[in-house]
Amino acid sequence: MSVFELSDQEVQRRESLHKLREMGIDPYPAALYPVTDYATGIKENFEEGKQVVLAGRLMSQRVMGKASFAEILDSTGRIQVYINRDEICPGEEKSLYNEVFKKLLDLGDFIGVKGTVFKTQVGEISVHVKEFTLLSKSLKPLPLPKTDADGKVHDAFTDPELRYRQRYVDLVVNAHVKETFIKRSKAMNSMRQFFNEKGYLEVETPILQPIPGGATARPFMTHHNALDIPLYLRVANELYLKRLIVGGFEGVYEFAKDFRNEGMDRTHNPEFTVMEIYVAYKDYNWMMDFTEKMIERVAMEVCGTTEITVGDTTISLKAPFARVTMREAILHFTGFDIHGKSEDALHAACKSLGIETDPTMGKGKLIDELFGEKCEGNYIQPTFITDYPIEMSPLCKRHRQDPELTERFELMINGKEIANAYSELNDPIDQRERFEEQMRLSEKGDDEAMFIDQDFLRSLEYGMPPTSGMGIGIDRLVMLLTNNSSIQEVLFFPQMRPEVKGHKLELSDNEKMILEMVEKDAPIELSTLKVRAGLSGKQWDISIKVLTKQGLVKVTKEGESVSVSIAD
RNA sequence: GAUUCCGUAGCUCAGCUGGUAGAGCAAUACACUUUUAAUGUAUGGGCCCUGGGUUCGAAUCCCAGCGGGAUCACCA
Repeated sequence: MSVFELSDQEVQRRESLHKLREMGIDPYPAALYPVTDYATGIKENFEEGKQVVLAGRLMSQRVMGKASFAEILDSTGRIQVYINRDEICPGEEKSLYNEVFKKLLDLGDFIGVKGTVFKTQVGEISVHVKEFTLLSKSLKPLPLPKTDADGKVHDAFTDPELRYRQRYVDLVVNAHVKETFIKRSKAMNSMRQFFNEKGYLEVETPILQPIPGGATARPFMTHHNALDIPLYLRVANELYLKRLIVGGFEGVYEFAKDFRNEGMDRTHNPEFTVMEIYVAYKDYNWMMDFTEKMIERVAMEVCGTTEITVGDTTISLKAPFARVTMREAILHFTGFDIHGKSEDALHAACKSLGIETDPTMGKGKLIDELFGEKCEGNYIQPTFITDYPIEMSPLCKRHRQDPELTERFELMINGKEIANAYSELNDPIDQRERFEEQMRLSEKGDDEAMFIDQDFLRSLEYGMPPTSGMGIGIDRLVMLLTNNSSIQEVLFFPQMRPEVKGHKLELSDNEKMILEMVEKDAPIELSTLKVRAGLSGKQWDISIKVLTKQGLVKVTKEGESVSVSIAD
């Protein structure tokens, strides 16, 4: 479909629009509409005869001569309305019903309705309309899924491409999609409340950063014209939140959009949402308690239960969660004990377990591979994996009992990482050394190692209290809570390849050539023209179709002879 | 990036071993004053994703491309 061409139904809707204007009805009125009630509210608190005013989209129309039923969809759901011709049009003039309601309104139009609540003979709560107003005309037909008596949905709007590209349509037509996003908002509000009750402060930190720190990922790069410097979209906000702890806040959190210039799939979108929280004078043990309580509460408030269903499995989000050290986890699933092992020994272990390695991998990366390949997917029920090797955690405090390890945990649910937390490294000298170690790794070829943020180090030198920080992937948490297996389903507007624009309207060379021949010798025998054009069957076919379609030439048949002429 | 499936009416989908496209819903017209996947009758609506090839003839077969899904790989 070209952008320039309108479908049959679109043309008809535009004609209806004109007719409405001719009748003196403004299809896009400016005045507010005094809504008093909503579909769901009316149905939940049925009151026979109650006066109501509501507004929404017209989603179905069942016209039965002088009376009609229709359905209106508002932000809360659908409700049926009943319209009677002689009540809408008490006098001789019946055009408001016969013309406007029956013909000029289309499915998808916004209308407002005043009337009284009643129950039909079949017992459906409906609104008996005394007055209706067109609030906004819809010029494109919506897809119209229907649900039958058995609750089966027909003609569902399911094509993922269309659903993601035109989310507005998806939301109108698929009630469960709306539900997912309401849950998403509830989950974030629930967390916000949990933090605010404890006196922590919601903050905002820069998205445009001169040094993309706090995580190792490829950043999106941009440029600031006035300063003439490169800037990066943040890959994390960790280093800024810690600066705020240095500044004296005791607890800060941010719901942050982060950006990573990497692949896209069902669990990765280039922009995604992370909640990070930092609390002074706490450690990672405290943070585990805090995290499990938070998750339990969010589940209760969003789903009304801590037993959630993900695919075929049931997951219990009731605190407390299991706690397993990384060493135990790897030992359990591979029989290999990483404790005190050299880099060579780890390489050998990976190899014997069928994990590919390369020489740029240090100890941290190798252990990460072992865990990622052999363990991670097994933790379906929520489990804190603790005590990560120091090489893979450059911002995390050294473990109080083992200098090879860090005080870090990741929360695994359904085999995937949901949250990540540390006792934050606040020793500025140690931190500098860790950054330098990262630089060495990066020189070795690991292009994900971090830049050194000198200003962050300076802030630590002023002194940061012992602090624990935690980050949680909001998109993935919402996927869990709403039983969705792809991130696109929990983002309103997931990243998509740009849509290709409509077909060109200019004629091709072949079409121009044929047109010239017709202009010269019209009317001309079709078979003669075909031979003269000298095109392959397919090219001929396409060209003549385009020409007739665009109304440039006309094919007329008289008995046996078919001739082509210029259309008038 | 690899493998694989898909792209046909506004929507959901048929279309066989090649012979100028079908259904339901939606639309248009008429009938119908409590229906609910309303109903009945009639009608209109298609660059069959794009480009090339094979063929007398391609929605159908072949090649290339574009877009999307799924699985895998990559990605803290």
